[in-house]
Amino acid sequence: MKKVLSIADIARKLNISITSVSFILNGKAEEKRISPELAKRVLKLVNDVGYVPNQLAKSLRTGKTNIIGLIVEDISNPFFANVARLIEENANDRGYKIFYCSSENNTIKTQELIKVFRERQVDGYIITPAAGIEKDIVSLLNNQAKVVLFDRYLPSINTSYVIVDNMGGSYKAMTHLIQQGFKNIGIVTLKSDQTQMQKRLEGYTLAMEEHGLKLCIKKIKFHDSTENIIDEIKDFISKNIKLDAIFFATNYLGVAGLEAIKQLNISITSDLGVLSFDDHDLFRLYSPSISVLAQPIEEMSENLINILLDHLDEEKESVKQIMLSPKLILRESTQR
Amino acid sequence: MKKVLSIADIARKLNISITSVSFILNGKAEEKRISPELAKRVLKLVNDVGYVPNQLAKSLRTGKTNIIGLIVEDISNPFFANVARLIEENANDRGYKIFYCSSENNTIKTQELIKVFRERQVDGYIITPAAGIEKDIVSLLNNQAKVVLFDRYLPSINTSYVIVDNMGGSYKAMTHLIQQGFKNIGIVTLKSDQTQMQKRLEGYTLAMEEHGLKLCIKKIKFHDSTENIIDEIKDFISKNIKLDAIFFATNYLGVAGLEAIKQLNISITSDLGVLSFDDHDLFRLYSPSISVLAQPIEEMSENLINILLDHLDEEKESVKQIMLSPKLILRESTQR
DNA sequence: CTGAAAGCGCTTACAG
DNA sequence: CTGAAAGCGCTTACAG
Repeated sequence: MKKVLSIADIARKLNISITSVSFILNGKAEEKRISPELAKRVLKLVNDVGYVPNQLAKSLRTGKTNIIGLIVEDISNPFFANVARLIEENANDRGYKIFYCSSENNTIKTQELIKVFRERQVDGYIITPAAGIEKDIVSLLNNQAKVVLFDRYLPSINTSYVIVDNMGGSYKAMTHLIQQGFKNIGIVTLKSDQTQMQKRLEGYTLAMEEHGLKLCIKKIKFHDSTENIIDEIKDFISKNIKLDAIFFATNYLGVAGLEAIKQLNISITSDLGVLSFDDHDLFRLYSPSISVLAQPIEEMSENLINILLDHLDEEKESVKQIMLSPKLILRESTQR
Repeated sequence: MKKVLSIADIARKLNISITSVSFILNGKAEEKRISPELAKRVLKLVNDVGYVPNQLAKSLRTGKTNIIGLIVEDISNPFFANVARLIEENANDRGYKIFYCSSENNTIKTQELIKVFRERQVDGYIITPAAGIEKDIVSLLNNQAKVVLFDRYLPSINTSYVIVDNMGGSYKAMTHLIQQGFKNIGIVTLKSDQTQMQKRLEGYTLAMEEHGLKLCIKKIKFHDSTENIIDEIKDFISKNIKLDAIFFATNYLGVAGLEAIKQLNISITSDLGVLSFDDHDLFRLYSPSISVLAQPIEEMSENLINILLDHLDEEKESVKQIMLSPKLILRESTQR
């Protein structure tokens, strides 16, 4: 087993002090007035023997890991996968690595992940909070941890977050459907008290009530299997034969919804208008193409990283709460 | 700023030694014959003050981080996102966390990521190797690092890997197309010397030549924009008017292909059969639904984790190379 | 049954 | 210009 070299080994080989090696490796040679010749010799040896600094030791000593803990609901969901990818890119550019896990929107799992992140001494946290996680977030904040929430927030806690205007977006989308002449518009959403789902429902409700239209709401259990979701949606459509349009409150409900509609042999647009929250390859390419409320993924990711890094830089406790506008993309599925 | 408590603080508060606290925290109270009363008192205090062990210090001391470094090509690609999700789940169940990044199939970026992982002292590596990364993988292996490759491998290096039978799968898919009566079958693939793309092309070529059919090959530049890929495919289809079927060699080429076909107003199946490598929501739900060669994602993930953990356990250098069969899922797009 | 002490690989204040 | 030494928070061999 080839022994891994340490700074001490390098110093010994060159008969100089550990201090000098450390200074040189950290680019402080000039500042510390180490002779350029020595610096060159050290760097050459380091390169030749393939010395790799031990970041654990470094972090233990400096108290900084340059790691950001990212907890998303589900990395296999394209929305979160895309956000994660962009956060990773942005973070890398600024010298941070992402440590990152799926919470499955499960409280216990989120608690465990937060604990793991704390143990690993991450510098900051970006979290899509599961329900019931307030206590743990408060505990983080009490320990001066830097936290930014996204996708949804916790109304009882004054934290930084980046969300979209779920209510305004849904309202705008419903208004569009109504203007297109749809009257019996249903919403398929999740049984969830989380802010993002609540606000989407509120936007729907507000628009419908303003136009004196009847609400038609289907709530799907959160962790249901794809098969069950499809069955539930089929059931919902079958039992509400007057429905002329459906708003799906999140991407995978929309995907399941298209499958349900296909199985029922219903024709989108002529029989049923369709609009979904979140964009997706499927919605763009489906025939007919599906109108969506797309989340501004780039903007979200940039804001998340910027806010978190600002928090890491500053001592003062400034809270930044950003609400971005989702973009209504009109396609064939809502054209009457 | 609330000070973070250490084991020493806990010991001091209870007027006992650091050693005892450490033993108790690590569940060695009984083994070390520490009185249950003391153990209970320690655990209670730890719980009350919210002590969190510093994993950095622990890892530095023990030489074990319980972190696996995972380098995928692109986490926003559903194939990799799904594999990553499953690897994460499996790893978590077995006490490991995943540290994980996208390489964009870029050699330099992969090298940097490997370096970062080394610095962080990850226990093992799961990597989709970019081209030209041989030297770095060899260097890892020389340092006794535990490495498993996936999706593609490096023929010149004897490492463990998990791949699918790209050649056999493509051959089977082509044979199916030919049996359905398609004769002028084109393949849209990437300009790439990597094993996975080469083998898919070989499977296509072999099947076509065995049946005396003419090859029709389009290679797309690897990092091209979606728009360009669509244009290239449109161009390819337009210039080869005799084409009666297309095989897309990877998921995002298939997605772009559907878009190209849609823009050209060509009818899938009647004008053109379509089959793609990798499954995707879009392929399942598209009208007509698209036949695919699906990769066995669960099996891959399980094998990856199992092999890596085996390597971590054992001293001896056993290399495990697994080739799984992709599954041909026949849908409407290839039915004549 | 319990504790003092060395050491993992770094950084950096201090001394010369 | 350079070096010896303390200390980050742990684990564990050794001693009693």
